[in-house]
Parts: sequence; structure tokens; C-alpha cells
Amino acid sequence: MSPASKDGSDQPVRPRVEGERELEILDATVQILAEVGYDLLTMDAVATRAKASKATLYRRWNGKPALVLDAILSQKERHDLPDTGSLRGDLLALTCGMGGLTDGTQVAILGSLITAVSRDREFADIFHRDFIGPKAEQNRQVFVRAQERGEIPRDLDLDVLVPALPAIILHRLFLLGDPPTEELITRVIDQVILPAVHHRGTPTPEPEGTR
Amino acid sequence: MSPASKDGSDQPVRPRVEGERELEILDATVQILAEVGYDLLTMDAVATRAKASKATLYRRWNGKPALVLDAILSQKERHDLPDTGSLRGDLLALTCGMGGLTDGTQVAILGSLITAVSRDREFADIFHRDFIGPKAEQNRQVFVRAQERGEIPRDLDLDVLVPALPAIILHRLFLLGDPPTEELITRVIDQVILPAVHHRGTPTPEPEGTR
Amino acid sequence: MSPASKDGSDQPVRPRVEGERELEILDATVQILAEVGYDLLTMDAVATRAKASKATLYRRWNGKPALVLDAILSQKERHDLPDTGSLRGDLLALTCGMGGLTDGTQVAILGSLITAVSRDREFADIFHRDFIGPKAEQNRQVFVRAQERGEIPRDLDLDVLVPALPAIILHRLFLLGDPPTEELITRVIDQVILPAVHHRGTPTPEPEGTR
Amino acid sequence: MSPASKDGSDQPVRPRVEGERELEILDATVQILAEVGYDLLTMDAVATRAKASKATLYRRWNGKPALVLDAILSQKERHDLPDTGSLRGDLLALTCGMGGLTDGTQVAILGSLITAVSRDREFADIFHRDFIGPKAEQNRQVFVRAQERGEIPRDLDLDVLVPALPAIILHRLFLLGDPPTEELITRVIDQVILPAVHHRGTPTPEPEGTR
DNA sequence: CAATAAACGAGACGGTACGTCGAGTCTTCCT
DNA sequence: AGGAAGACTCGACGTACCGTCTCGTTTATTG
Repeated sequence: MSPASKDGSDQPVRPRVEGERELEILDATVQILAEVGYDLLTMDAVATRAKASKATLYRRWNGKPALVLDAILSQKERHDLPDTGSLRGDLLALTCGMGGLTDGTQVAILGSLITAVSRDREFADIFHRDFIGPKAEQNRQVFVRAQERGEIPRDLDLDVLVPALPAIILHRLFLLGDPPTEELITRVIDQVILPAVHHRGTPTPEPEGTR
Repeated sequence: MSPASKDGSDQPVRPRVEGERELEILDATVQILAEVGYDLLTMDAVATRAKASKATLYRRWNGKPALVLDAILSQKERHDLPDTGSLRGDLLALTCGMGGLTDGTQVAILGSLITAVSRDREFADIFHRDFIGPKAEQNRQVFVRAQERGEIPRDLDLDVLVPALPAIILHRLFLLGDPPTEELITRVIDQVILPAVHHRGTPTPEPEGTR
Repeated sequence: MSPASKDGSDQPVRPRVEGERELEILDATVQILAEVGYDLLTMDAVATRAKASKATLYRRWNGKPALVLDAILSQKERHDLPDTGSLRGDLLALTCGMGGLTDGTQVAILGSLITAVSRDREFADIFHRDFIGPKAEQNRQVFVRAQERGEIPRDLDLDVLVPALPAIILHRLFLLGDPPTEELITRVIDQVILPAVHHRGTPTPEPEGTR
Repeated sequence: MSPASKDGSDQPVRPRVEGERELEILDATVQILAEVGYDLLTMDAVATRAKASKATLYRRWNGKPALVLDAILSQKERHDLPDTGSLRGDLLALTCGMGGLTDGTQVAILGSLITAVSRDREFADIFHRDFIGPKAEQNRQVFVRAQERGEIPRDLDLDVLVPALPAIILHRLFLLGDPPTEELITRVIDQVILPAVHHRGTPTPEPEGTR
């Protein structure tokens, strides 16, 4: 993300206080983000708050989306993978826990970034890799462990099943205007996810005669 | 598309036969939308194209999101509810058909509007009621008919199940960067939706002892 | 002052007695003029106040300057020509009296109209004929009577002398920022006007041999 | 006109050598002023012509009047005080010379500014101090020198006499629609100014009995 | 340890879109 | 028939933010 930094592979390199300055800027960004939201955040505001010049911001980041994304990523403390012993418990813990979908701030920011995602290819790539990727991987781990425990079949189409839970929750939030609650998450897990993973039999069978 | 416009049968210029002028503006909006996309669409461009003044635009619409939303809604020709005789067939037809999730243009605009949705309460209400609402109702009808046919249980939690399919597809598109295909939609239906609706038994079973 | 009101029977509203409606509009114009001044007066405001449509305004007047000018003219009650028996007394009375140069409102509006005068030929003609003309004629009368009394010579260049007093006063107001007072007017009369009219002898005399 | 600009000695574009950019903008303003006049001059036009952004204009100047005034002031080359040896000659030279009242451009601009003067207090102050002031001082000098030569009395009320000539000329132009000519100026000098300055005797005498 | 060249803060700049406002025209409806 | 009502086009306004740029000024190696 942060270009021209830590790799130290090119010119004599002799930047500033190394990545420390960068962190201050990212902090300022996160603060403003929390205060006014993505859209009302301006590069000028970040520059002022961080006592940096806009030139510095643009030297390091492509623009507002990249900066904000980086700022969010910098906040990522590794949220430990929960281990409750059951798929259901793990999903609940992961989804409702810190950094999960009930975390209003993160989710609000997420909404703000969707616009940027759908129009900036490069930004989208970074977003998918560094922001969505790790979260998705955690979710996948929960399913893989359940497979290893024998709780669910090994031949499930995890590519489809793993993102289903966050998908349904976020869809309700963004498109239906229905903010996530633990109760809702429970309903989705019990009525969609668990039936789907426990489903045994012909996965794609009946073309004509359903009954 | 442009309904009662430019038939060119009479005097020089003469707008205003009630909402006719409005439709011309919405048409211009849709054209520009198709040409340059939501972000590069400017109010000035719409005004110029429609030979309207910006004052007129702002007299009728709150701003760009409202105008664009209205423009899209004006394009809504009633897509007939498919009736294939099975839930699976109906879902496939509805989701892949015209105005469904494989319609790239609509979906791209959708992404652009999410920002506005999560920021403007009033806009969100209109969006939910007039844009999402009708689509959701169609989806619900498909499930209700399946219930009436006895194909699926009557005690399903449709509030959760109905939006699940679009949720998963759109989530893949917006957050995972995975554009919808018919093949994907089929997988989701067969591996998530149908198992969930056919799932019989304890809907929320193992509270404590999963193992 | 306010015409169209004197009948006192107004309530039921009943326009269109030819020039009566016009007077109501001019009254509204004068009111607004007094309240907010020329620049902040809008045609919409006049239309609203007079319960007229803008179309009506533009049907009768060319635009804002013409309307305002007409409104001012409508206020013109014939200010009687003073007759104090001396040129000096007449000038003082005329210049300081009602409708004279110490009337702040009229003078302020005058300033606003100068722009229009120097830009709109047609407007300028009306302005000169109907606004300036009568005032100038009154001033001229004062001089003519003085000539008839034998107080001043008959061969004076009145075209130059008559406008000199208002010229000097208005110049001080508009360009020097020095508002008119009776004291100032007195000084100008005594030190410029009277010396000039009493000047007898070589009109263009001295230094090198002008004649 | 454009003072220290485009010496073209170095790289492509590179403004900002202190007030140099400002002068370019003022030059553009003067050009447009000469072409279309004050009222038809728009900030956008100035911005475009000067290849500046409107933000830059508004960063430095309050608005159109301030910009235009500054532009005019920037054009002020010191017009040397004429010295013909007589008051009459000096007045003629000064009034008819460069920057005098027969200079159509300057006078046109003057007319345009009167409106602004009579409604913007701050603008009026600057206008009086920086535009009118220097010109008035030159006129006063002519009279003072005449006094020093003994050509005219030392106890004249110069505050009234000095502005009288321009007052009368401008009044004829703006309010009577009579453009200045050298012939007119001569008449005013000979029939008003000179009689007034040579007037000997009671300056403000006869209160009641003129006859 | 001074010279030097990168990176920096500050913030002006060109550009573009915004949303508002007033002028003057035009159409519809009402009386 | 004619006027009130007010929507309409046009175009200027003044503001905001973006991303670039040019200034001095640090700052940390390098000579």
C-alpha cells in the first residue's frame, strides 16, 4: 500500500520518520472518517488535521479512496478467530464480534467505499485483496474447521456458502435499510446457512417436477 | 423510451403537457447515464441535453441522486412475473431476466446510489419504496406461489429467505468483485436457497450442544 | 402619495380601470424601493406585492429600470416653483425643498439609474425627457425670471449655468462621497453660481490674449 | 499593458513571481472592460481570459466591483500636471488631456462604477481614496499654483471650486446625455469657473435684498 | 561537519461542478 | 379577452473540493 516505503530497494532512500509519519496521517484520516463520514471527508481536512500538506498525501496515496482504505486497514487489529466448537457458535461469534457486521463504524465506512469500488478498478483490487480478503479468509476457516470436525460435508461449495452470511446481512443494511442485530444474524444462520450446509442429497436436481 | 415526446408534429417548441417535460428530462438523464455513467454525469450536462435549466432540475429534484433514481424508475417497464411452475425455475427466470441482476447497467447504477442511500434519509426512503420495493415484491411472490402450490412450507421466514438470493449475488459483485453469471446464480439457488426452503425440522435447533 | 388608494373603497379587489392598475403596480414598486433599495428590488417582488404577474409588468415596461423610473415619476407631485424674489432665494428653496437634492431617497435611486442611462439608449431618452427634463425646466425658470427682473444679464449661457448647481452637488455626493447639506448648497450658490451670473465683462478674458 | 509578464525566458508555465499573476488578471479585466463594459463583464469571462480560476479571483477580490476598481487603478500611469502659466490654460490641458474627461474609456468606466459606489460603502471608500483622490489632488494643485502666482485670491473656497469643473462636465454626460467636448469645457471654464475665482467682494452676502 | 538533495509544510493555483438567483419569456387556467 | 400564476430558459453568481504545483524549510545522509 504505502509506496516508496519500507522496501528500501531503490535509491539511497532517505525519507522522513519512516512509516511513523504515515501512521499519524492515517490516524487523522480515521478520526475525520469517524466524525463526518467518507463523503464529507476532504483531503484538505486530512491535511490540516495531520499538519501535512496535500502534496504529501498525494505523494503517498492515489487519492481519497486509497487513503481512506489504507486508514481503515491500519486499524485492523487481528481479530482472533473464535473457536466455540460448533459452526453455529463460530459464525455467531465471528459475525457479531469485534470487527464483525454489528460494528457500526466499519460497516458505515464499508457503505461509503462501495461507490469507489464499483468505479475504480485499481482501488477495487486492493480493496478485495486487503480488506475483504482477510475477513473472507476468517469466515472460510470457520467452515473448514467444521469440515475437519466432520460437522459438515467436505464437498460443499464453500465459494458460495462462505460469503452468504455477510452478504445477506449487508444487503439488508445497504439496500433494505435494515440495520443488523444479533437476532437477525441468528435467524439467518439458522434458517439459511445451517440448512444449506446440512443439506444432503441432490444439490441441483429437479429440472421440471418439483413435487 | 421517451414516451410522448418529439413526435415533431407541431409548432416550434412547446413543452409542458403536465409531466411530459419531466419525462424528457428523465430521458436525457438516462441517455447520459448510459454514455458516461453515474459519476461523470453532471447536472449541467443533463440540463444542456434536455434543454432545461438547472433551476428546473433543482425545482423538481433534490440533487443528482434523486434525479438519477427517478430517471431509472421511469425506465421501469413492468417486468412480468415469470411462471415456470417451480420455485427453482421462477427464481432463475426472475433473477436472470430483464431487469434482473445480470443487467449490468442497472447494477452499476445501483452501486453508485448506495452511497447516497446511506447518507440521505429521505432519498433512502424513496429508494427503498420505489426501487427496491417492487423488485422485492416480485421475489416474494415467487415464494408465495411456491407455498400455495405446496412446494415449500408455509411457515418459512420469508423476510429472511426472499432477499437472500439477490443479497448473495450483489455481495459477490460489489464486495468480492465477482460479476454475476447465470451459472453462479444457479449454484446459489441450488446450494443455498433451495436447501433452506426445503429444510424441515428444528429451525433453530442446537442452542448449547452442537456436538 | 399613494394613488389608487384615495377612493378608500378598495377591499373587494377590482383592478383594470385602465391606468388605475398601473398605479397600483407603481405604488408597490415604490414601496419595495423604499424598503430594500434599487438593487435588491426584483421584478418578482414587485409582481408579488402588486398581485400582478410578471408578464403584466413586462407588457407595460421594458424592464426594471423603466419600471422604477416610472414609479418614481408617478410620485412626482408638481413641486411648485418657489418665488422668493431673488435668484439666490429661489435657488436655495428649489434645491433644498421637497424633491430637491437633499431628498436622500430620490438621490439614491438616481445613482442606481445612471448605469442604465449609460447603457440603454431608449431608457436614457425617457429618463432625460421625463425625469431630468422637468427638474431642469424648473431650474431654468428660476434663472429666466431673474433675467426678467433684470437681476442678471439676459445674454447668459443658461445651458451651462442652469445645470451647474445640481451638477456640483451630485458630483460631491456620487464621486466624492459627500452628502448634500443646506450649508454646502449655500456655499456653492454664493461662491460659484452667483459670481458666474453676475460676472460682467469679458467672458474669456485674461492671461494671454484669448480674444 | 501587460507589465512584467511573459518574458518567456524559462519553462512552460510558471506564474507567481509575487504580484505578477495579479497584474495579468488585472490586464485581462481591463481588456474585457474596454470590450464590453462594466455590466457585461463577468467574473467567468475574466477568469477564462486570464486563464485563472474563479476561485483565484474571489480569493483576492471581494467581487466584481473590487476587481474592476483594482484593474482600473493598475492602469494609472501618472499623468503629469500641465503647466501653461495660467489657470485657464492649466484647466483646459488637464481636463482635455490624457486621463481627463474627454477620455472616453475612463469616463465610461466611471459611469459604470457609480452604481457600485452608491451601494457598497467599502468599495466607495477605496474608490474615493484611490481613484478620485489623486485626480482631485491634481486639480487642486492647478488652483494652488494659480494662487501662488497671484492670479487668483488666496481665500477662495477651493473645496467647492476645485471639483466644480469635472462636476459640471460629468453631470452633463451622465444625467443630461451630453458628451464632453473641448468646446463645452471651454465654455464652462470661461463662464463658470473663471468668473467664480475672480469674483471679488462679499462671498455670501445678500440674505434678503438682492435687488 | 558542512554541503546537498530529498522530502516536507504551507497553501495558491487551474479546473470543474455545485446549487442559487434574478431577468425576461411563455403557457395555462380562470374569470 | 385579458390577467394572475408561475414554470420555464438562460446565464452569472459565489463556493467547494480536487489534484497539481511552487515555494521556502527542514533533515539525514554524504562528501
